Amino acid sequence: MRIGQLAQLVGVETQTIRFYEQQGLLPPPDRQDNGYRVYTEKHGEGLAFIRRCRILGLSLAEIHELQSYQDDPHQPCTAVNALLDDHISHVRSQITALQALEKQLVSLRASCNDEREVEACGVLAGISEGNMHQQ
Amino acid sequence: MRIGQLAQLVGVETQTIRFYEQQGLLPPPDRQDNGYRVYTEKHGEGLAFIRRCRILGLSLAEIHELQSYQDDPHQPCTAVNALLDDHISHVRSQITALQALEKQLVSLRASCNDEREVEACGVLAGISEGNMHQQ
DNA sequence: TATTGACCTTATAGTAGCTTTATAGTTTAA
DNA sequence: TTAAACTATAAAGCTACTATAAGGTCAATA
Ligand SMILES: [Zn+2]
Ligand SMILES: [Zn+2]
Ligand SMILES: [Zn+2]
Ligand SMILES: [Zn+2]
Repeated sequence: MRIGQLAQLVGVETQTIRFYEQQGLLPPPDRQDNGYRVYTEKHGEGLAFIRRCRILGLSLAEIHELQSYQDDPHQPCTAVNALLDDHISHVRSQITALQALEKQLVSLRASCNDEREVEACGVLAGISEGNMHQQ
Repeated sequence: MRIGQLAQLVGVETQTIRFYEQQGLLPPPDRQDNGYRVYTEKHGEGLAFIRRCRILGLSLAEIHELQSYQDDPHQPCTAVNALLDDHISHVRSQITALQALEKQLVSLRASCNDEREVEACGVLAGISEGNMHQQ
């Protein structure tokens, strides 16, 4: 299997596959005489794992960490679960921050209608005056 | 006022100020004979405006756009309000995406307790099996 | 006077996770 | 045979800074 086929199979670009290899997330495949990469099913599974982790918002560093746990299958999985817990709390704090931000933006937006000149724009005035409650 | 004083006044690093100048967000100040930048109150206001925009999550491009509106104060402020509306809906879609993600992560986490080996970890299995409902 | 320390200058590289571009070699189909 | 489609490497671009390097300037101190 060449890189293009693998890319199509998993739904990524070929450059992304080379990038993961370069980052040490995907083991370097064998090469043909012409230098073309040759992939196995294992690579496909590894790549799909990476992609699913990315969809879950895990960073490449976190994925790398998960992989290191997989290499040691008889350890307790405490660290895996902890990694996920950390990630969940990270996502939650992002949500909280964005919700606070939304509230601020909405109240800023409410301070203007569409009938004014820029000079008198409530939005611009609101930003310039700086009476912002920064969390 | 030199760059260090301005930085302390507004609460940013000196490099950030030079960066904004380089990006065209802050007008180039006059220089002393020795090359040191000399800032006025106007610069302080401009810099504070940029920082408040950043706190609101606006990108440098969006800030640049706002500045261009400010340069033309007798236009209607429709574009300003529209920019904010766009930004709000952007923030909202981020929140929605993160909430969906959180749900997914929590259910993944629930598929494991801390008493297993990595081999049998419900989290890793859940990712590997790939039965993920992508949004 | 010499030298320390705090400040300023520019230029360059690093961060995350790719994507894009440039340049070139290889395979395959018409 | 030639062109399309594929592969390779290396390097730059993206965002919004942050950090580092190597050096010039200035005031105060020893
Ligand atoms: Zn995380
Ligand atoms: Zn307005
Ligand atoms: Zn925006
Ligand atoms: Zn587990």
